[in-house]
Amino acid sequence: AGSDRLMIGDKTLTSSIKMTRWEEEKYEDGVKWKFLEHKGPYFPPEYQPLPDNVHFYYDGKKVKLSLAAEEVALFFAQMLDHEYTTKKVFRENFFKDWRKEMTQEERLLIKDLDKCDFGEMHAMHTAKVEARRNMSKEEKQVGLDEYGYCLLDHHKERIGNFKIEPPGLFRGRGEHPKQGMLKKRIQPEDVIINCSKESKIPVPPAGYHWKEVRHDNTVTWLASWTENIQGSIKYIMLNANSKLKGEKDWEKYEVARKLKSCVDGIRNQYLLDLKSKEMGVRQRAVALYFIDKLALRAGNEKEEGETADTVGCCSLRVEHITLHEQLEGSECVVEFDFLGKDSIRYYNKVPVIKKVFKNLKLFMENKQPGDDLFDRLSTSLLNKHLSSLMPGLTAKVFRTYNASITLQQQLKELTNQSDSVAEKLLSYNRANRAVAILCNHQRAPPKTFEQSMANLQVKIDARKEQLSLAKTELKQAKKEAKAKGSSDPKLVERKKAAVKRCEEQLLKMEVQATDREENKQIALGTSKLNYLDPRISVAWCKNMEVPIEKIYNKTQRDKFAWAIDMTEADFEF
DNA sequence: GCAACGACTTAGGACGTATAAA
DNA sequence: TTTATACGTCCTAAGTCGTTGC
Repeated sequence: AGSDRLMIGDKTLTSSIKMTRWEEEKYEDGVKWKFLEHKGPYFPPEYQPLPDNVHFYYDGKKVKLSLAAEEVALFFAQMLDHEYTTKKVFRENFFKDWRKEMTQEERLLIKDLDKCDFGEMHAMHTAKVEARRNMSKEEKQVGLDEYGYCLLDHHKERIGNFKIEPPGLFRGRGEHPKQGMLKKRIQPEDVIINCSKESKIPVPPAGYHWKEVRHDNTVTWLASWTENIQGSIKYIMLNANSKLKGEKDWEKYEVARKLKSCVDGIRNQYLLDLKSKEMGVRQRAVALYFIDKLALRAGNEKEEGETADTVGCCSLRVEHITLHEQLEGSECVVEFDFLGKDSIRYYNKVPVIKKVFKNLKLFMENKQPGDDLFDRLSTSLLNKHLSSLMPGLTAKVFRTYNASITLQQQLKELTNQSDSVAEKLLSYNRANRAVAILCNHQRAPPKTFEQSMANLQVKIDARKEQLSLAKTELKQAKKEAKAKGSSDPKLVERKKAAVKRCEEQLLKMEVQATDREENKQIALGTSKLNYLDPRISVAWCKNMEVPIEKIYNKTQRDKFAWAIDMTEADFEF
């Protein structure tokens, strides 16, 4: 890798992660940095009151709202295009929180959301979006130069999220009980700053103070605040291309590789545990079987009513599985149907071994649909067990391990040295896709999907026709050349080339169509970014003579710089 | 022993921009 | 050059898992 240097003041700094940085000093245990300096977070602009020509109406009458109530009303007006503003829970939560921001007088007047007319406010917002669209790229990336970077142990590092989250209405995923609630504006008084004692301390916006300035080098965040919807802490942290994140990523994959070396033993163990006298041990074994075979998430318990009703392995309920002694020609089939992280549906019919099937029947005996399937098991119990089998082993390591090993196997199976680059890339995508399916990484099919597939098919048909025409012309040219010698000696050559070009283009389009169809509801990005050891991909590129740019874009190459730097063609996960 | 907390990774969608096709 | 589609970035919610504090 070429050296990438930056001048800050009179100091030369090495930017982002480079191999040289991986050989630098080791810190004491738990220490993440020795020097950290930054400017503090960027705050979104304050609320600007409505212009005089924009009004809010209640029950047909013009009403001038107080500033606080007006700001919240505008949040709702901005979202009017979205379907969720019609949802009961959303509207009720919003209205309740909105009324909290109103004056006594307003509360007395405004009692029914259905009588509110946000039309002018909505139109104003639409115009603002349009105006913003016309701004230049530079105008839009407000604050990046000033707030987007920090200095960490002599390296200038990009900050991942340097902006304080703006206020608005909370929209969780799925059927979230808190959707529509007011997400409050964060003030400097809410924000804790973390930096070096000896660094320049960030200056709060004029007239404000920080909640606290601390100097904790055992954590990686630069600033934090508590969010009012769930009461959880939000952080300002470094970009994925930073040394801190890169090292952690590398560690993650090293743990997964360690699992590779002992996974056989662990599998034998949980297969034995299926027969244990202790119910808790059996449940643990079945859960582990699912986590290993199906790449399920651990499934921590969640506070009821605080979040959407979603589950992972340990929190599965009886209602989420159906047992079939026989199904579609297989025996002992478990049918899974539940909502996982982000309320993404997991639906799968899986043949399992007899012992697992028997145990599941046992676990479900005398239970209601809403009861826990694994009533003697929790994620902390499971992880305690796992860490006793291998240091650093937790449930999520199985996901990483199975994802990466699957990619490696699939690449080996699907690609040939002699394939064209396009074919190799299709194979890579297919291997990637196998992982995404395993991990259940879904996406909503693109809105224009059906149309765009049809368009592509039309083009393919047209090209086919063109090809047959080109072939006819070639034949004709050959015939003529034979019959009367050649008036144009190059004609046959040219026609040949035309046929070849046509065939290539057709192949390319057909490959594209296949790829797109197979990818309709599958998101490849998540596994690529979080589960696949990048060294597998780098080594594959080297072996297959595929440029790394074909599989990783600039951001991804930055994030995986460590892998690109260190990986040889013979790397094995 | 366990609930709550804190820090961190993982996640899909919205939106904006680049690129290819027409 | 215009338009459709693909690609890339940003955003922040929603998980995991170790630690803390009672």
